[in-house]
Amino acid sequence: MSISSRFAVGIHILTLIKMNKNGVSSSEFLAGSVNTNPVVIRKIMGMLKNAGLVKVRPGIAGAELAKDLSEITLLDVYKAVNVVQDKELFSIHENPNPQCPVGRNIQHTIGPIFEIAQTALEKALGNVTVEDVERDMIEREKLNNKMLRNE
Amino acid sequence: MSISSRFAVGIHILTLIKMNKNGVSSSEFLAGSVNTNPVVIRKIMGMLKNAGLVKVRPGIAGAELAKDLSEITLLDVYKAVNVVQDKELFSIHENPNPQCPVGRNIQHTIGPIFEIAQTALEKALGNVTVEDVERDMIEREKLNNKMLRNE
DNA sequence: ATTACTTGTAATTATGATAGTTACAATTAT
DNA sequence: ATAATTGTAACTATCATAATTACAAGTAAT
Repeated sequence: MSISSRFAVGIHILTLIKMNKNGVSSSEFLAGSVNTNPVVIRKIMGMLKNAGLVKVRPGIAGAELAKDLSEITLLDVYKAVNVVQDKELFSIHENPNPQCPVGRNIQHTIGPIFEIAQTALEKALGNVTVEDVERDMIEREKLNNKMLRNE
Repeated sequence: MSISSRFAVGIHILTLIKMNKNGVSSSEFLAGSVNTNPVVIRKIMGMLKNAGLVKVRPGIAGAELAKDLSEITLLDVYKAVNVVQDKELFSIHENPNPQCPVGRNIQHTIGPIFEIAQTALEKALGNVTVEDVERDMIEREKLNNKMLRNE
C-alpha cells in the first residue's frame, strides 16, 4: 500500500508554477517536468483549483497560484488531492462477529487509536509549507552549481 | 487509499488469542470472530509467527502468544503484517524531468519530509500496546453489561 | 495404520484504485 | 476561421486486496 503519487505531483506542480512565474505554466509544460500525460496534470489541477490553491480557466493557457506558497501547507495539498479520506487511512474489517467479545468491540476500540495515528501524520504535513519545499530546492540548486564549478 | 485491514485483523487475532487463552484458538475459531475465511487468518498468522509474536505449529490446533500483550505494540503488529513498506507510505512519481530545477530535486526534497510524517504515524502506533487494546475492550464489556442490567 | 482434523501454500477470482491514454466538447486569443 | 488550451468522459493496463478452492504435510486418537 502506498499513498497515491497525486500528492507528490501536486506539490511538484505548485512549486513549479511558482518557480516558473514569469513563464506560462500550461498543463503540457507541467506534464513535461513531472514526466506524465497532460490530462493527469489537468485532473490534479482541477482538485487544486477546487481547494482554492490555484487559478485556472478553460481555454486560457497557464495556471497561477491562488495563494502565496507560504500559506499552503503540505496538508492542504494532501487534502486537496483526495489521497486519503477522513478517518480512513487505516481500514478495519467490516463485519466482525457480534457474538464475540472481541468482535463486537474491535471497531470502537481501535478506531480512535487509528485516528490518533492518522492525525499525527497529518500534523507533520501541516508543519511544512510548499514554500519550505521551494526553499530547499533552491538551496540544492546552489549546492549543485557550486560542486559543478569545483570539478 | 487505505492501509490493509490485515493490520486491524492482526490486532484482533492477538487480542482474541489472549482472551481465549483457556480455549483453543484455531484458524477456524479466529475466522469466526473476524468473520472471514480461515485461510486469510492463516496467512496473517504466518506473518505474526515470522515476527515472533505467536507460536503455531503445523497440524496442531490453536495459536498461542509468544510474548505478553504488554510487550507487543501496535507498531510491532503493523510491521509484522507488511501493510506499509519502509519509507514507502507516500509514493513519489518515478521519472521527473532532470532538465527542470523542480524535476531534478523533487524526490530528494520531499523524500525526507515524507519520512518524517511516516515516522510520526509509526511513533503513535508504538505508543499503544495490544494490552491497551485488550484493556479497553474489557472496559467496554463492563459498561455494556451495566447498561443491560439497568434496562 | 487408518481416520479426522489442522496448518501451510499455491492458484484462482472479483473488486477497486491508480496512472496513463485517446477523444472531443467548450473556451479563448489571434 | 484557426489554433491552442482546458475540462471531461471513456477506456485500458497494472497492481493490491480479500476471499475462495484445493491439496500436501503434519499431528492426535482410536
